[in-house]
Amino acid sequence: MPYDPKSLEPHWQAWWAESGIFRAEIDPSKPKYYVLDMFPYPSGAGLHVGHPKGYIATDVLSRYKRMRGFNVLHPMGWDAFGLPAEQYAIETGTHPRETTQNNIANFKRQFVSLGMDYDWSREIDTTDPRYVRWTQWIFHKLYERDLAYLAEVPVNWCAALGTVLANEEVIDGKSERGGHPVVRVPMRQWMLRITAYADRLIEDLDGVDWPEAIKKMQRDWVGRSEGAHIEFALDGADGKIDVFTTRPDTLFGATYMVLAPEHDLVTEITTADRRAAVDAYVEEAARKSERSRMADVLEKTGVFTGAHALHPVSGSRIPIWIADYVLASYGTGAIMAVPGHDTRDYAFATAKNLPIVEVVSGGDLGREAFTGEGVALNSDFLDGLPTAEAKTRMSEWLAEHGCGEATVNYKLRDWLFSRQRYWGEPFPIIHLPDGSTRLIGEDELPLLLPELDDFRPSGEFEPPLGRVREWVETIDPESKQAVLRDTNTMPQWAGSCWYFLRFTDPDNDNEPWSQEAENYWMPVDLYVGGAEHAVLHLLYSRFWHKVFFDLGLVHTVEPFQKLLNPGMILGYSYRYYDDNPTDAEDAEVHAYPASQVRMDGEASVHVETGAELKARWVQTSNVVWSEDGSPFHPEIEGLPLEEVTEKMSKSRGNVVSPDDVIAEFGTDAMRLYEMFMGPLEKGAPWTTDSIPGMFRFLQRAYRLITGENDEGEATAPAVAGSGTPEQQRITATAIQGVTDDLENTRFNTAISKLMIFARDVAKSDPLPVASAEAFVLLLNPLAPHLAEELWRTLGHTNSPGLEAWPEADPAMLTRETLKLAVQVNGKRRDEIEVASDADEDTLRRAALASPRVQSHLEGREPKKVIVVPGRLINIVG
RNA sequence: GGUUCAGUGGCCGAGCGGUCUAAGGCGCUCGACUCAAGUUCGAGUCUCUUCGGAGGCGUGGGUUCGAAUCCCACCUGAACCA
Repeated sequence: MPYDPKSLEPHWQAWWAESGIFRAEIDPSKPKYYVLDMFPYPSGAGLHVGHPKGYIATDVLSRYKRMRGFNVLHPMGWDAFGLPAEQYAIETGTHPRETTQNNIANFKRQFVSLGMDYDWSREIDTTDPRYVRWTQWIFHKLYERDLAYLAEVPVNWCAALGTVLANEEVIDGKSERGGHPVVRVPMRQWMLRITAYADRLIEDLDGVDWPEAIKKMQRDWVGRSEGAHIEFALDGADGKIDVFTTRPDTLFGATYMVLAPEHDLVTEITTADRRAAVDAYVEEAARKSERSRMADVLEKTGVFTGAHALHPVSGSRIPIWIADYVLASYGTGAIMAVPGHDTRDYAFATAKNLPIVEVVSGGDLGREAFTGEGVALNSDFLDGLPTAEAKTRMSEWLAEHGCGEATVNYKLRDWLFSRQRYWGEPFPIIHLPDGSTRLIGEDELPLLLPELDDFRPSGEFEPPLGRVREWVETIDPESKQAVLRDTNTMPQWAGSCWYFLRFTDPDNDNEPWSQEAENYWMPVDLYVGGAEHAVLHLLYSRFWHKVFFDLGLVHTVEPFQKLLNPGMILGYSYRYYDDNPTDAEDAEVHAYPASQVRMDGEASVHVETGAELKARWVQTSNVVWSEDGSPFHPEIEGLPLEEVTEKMSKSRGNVVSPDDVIAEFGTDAMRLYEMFMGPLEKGAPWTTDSIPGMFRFLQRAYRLITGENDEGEATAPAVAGSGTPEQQRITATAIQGVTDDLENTRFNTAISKLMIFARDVAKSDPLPVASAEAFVLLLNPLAPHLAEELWRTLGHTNSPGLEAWPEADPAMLTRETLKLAVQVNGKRRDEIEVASDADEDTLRRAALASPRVQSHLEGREPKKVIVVPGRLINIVG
């Protein structure tokens, strides 16, 4: 029978499920290895070909580690709360639970068809009441430790999604999901005090094996900066303005102050004649997002409040402005502006004609702000001090005079933790008539969502839960008074903040996880997932994990020891443009190729007419190819398409489903191809062209081991013994190479080495059993279905995945004689064969004896002979 | 604008100071099997050459007995941040 993955793969997938060989149990006699994939949100679209890359990588490694004697935990689950199912519910009335369950079933089917060795007995669904219960229990702990609190804060309100978003979820003034506009409004919200862990979130990164880029992003996000608080008294009024600066040494350069438009003092200090201008400005600023406010460096806007502050040292009057480049939520929401030594202040001062004073030497203030270090000048008692000393001296002075002190500030702000949505964990909280809040009893957990027919938000700023009066209105069992439940739900991040711990003990109904399980399995040894989670999920879950550590619930300070980010697999998409940007139905539409389009800011316009155009994509499968291989539109004749590589998505029409690839070539070929594309961390566009090569290799492997010819007749089965010395050498080299590559997650070169083995091992002599067995074991992590099949062919009755990883015979890795290159003046001229232990003098004489060397020396005496043992001999003459 | 990477045969990618005469795959060429196809099998495949060699790894310099590999500059691209 020829190699037929279609029949062979489902058979072994079923056997894996039945035999339970991937079930993980605590076994103190073995070292453990916990490999984890970032669990997916089960979307309606299913997996595309880009998703499995990381999953395949962990699958290969978990199978490998198991063969190396580790007790492997490799679980999978579902991050199943989330917006898309709820959006779908709003549109169709289908309950999110139903959508979610269907999607999970589809995802699971796809994972099984990919041949994953997950321990499905540990499957987790974050929406499962048995899981929600413990997510809420964790909120209890956070609340008890004063790490969860309600606060009136300016939030990112997204009207289209009907919810507020965390800062991390807002990109360029738009929602990360869907790209909807976001505005800032003050609202009463649940906050988590992640800032209390700011220093530890930075420091503990040192002990963890993560890509430097991710560590850096986390450090930058926390944004620790050392500086000073300085208090400025108001002129002619009570009260003071508190500012934070990293450059207290430049205090004498402060020529004006700026408050954020949302700052509490704004209304109070604004003088009557400035009131109208200030109010108008405040209103305008509310419409802009933080990111755009910070990014608009060139357009510094702001207005004068009419009020003045007093310089803490000199006592001079300083005008107070408001401007949106100062953010209410960063620092104190107010700054002392030092235009001489801060780029943004310089731009603002220039625009508003405010004085610029030089207080640090070294720059040219006529041209630009000088932000570097230097020597203080025009600074009273600081004059002549270098920057570092001036900072310290000023901080001391401020402390002595009671108007400031050295302090540390963070960019990180507390985590906005409530959403005005239905499909999330309800807060286990009741609101008492006196306005206070209290946790519901632990015995009342889980607090489940009420059933709903209509999932729409209940109006502006009102969550859908607010409509379910019989759920919201309840009786406090303690005081017997009428109380209200909280109508917010937790964000999707809640479930993913601790799922890696639940995997260690998923069926525990007495506690979130047992100490025994946590002690044995944690930390995660290898965590694999996309770099896009660098500051969101990874920061949040580290924070929770540290809280668990403080509660004595976990024994390590960090949850994820090693992190790998697989590069994204992209898709080729094909686009053109048309002149109907508003999608008007009755418009007469003209189509244009990319060559007639130019970018005007964010918009695409026609090169000549300047008319606004909109990009349109053609489904990759519908693209028509010309003879020279260029893409054209299927219907509009002669319209060339532009090829772009982008993330795979429905809207781009460039999605490739693993289901289709598997149907055509089988899972093993697909797995091999994804691992062969290049280094795991590197992204690359998906091309189907190379998969037949993988299929060919698998066929070759199949024929090699079964001894079948093309007709499926067994003609050359493996022979007993370990074969010729050459075959032993080929086998040992393969074992050595593949092992080394897998240890370093170099799957592409490991596959290459297997190919070399399959090509060479039985070239001139029949395949020996020892080589055949070693090869099947090496193949097992990468192409497990075929390996199972071939292992049985070799007469075994169990799984190769349960066998010990083969060892290379060290004697076979060294040779008795070596071929050394002989160079003359650095150019390779000849090759000599010598004993591998020959001494330098022998090598030198052998090299000089070569006639080819002599002819290249043309009678000259060698000036120098360089002998590199085991490598070459270079004769300089 | 900043930070961090990276540029290798027609293409994807190995290589990270010396057996480089650039792994492996794709593609292409030629053979085999076949009535024919080919998710088949085998061989070949950087360029020039007076067949001795010579030149090639983004471009130009440098270090070295020796550079795809190290250093400098430039050019180009990518990712993340602003």
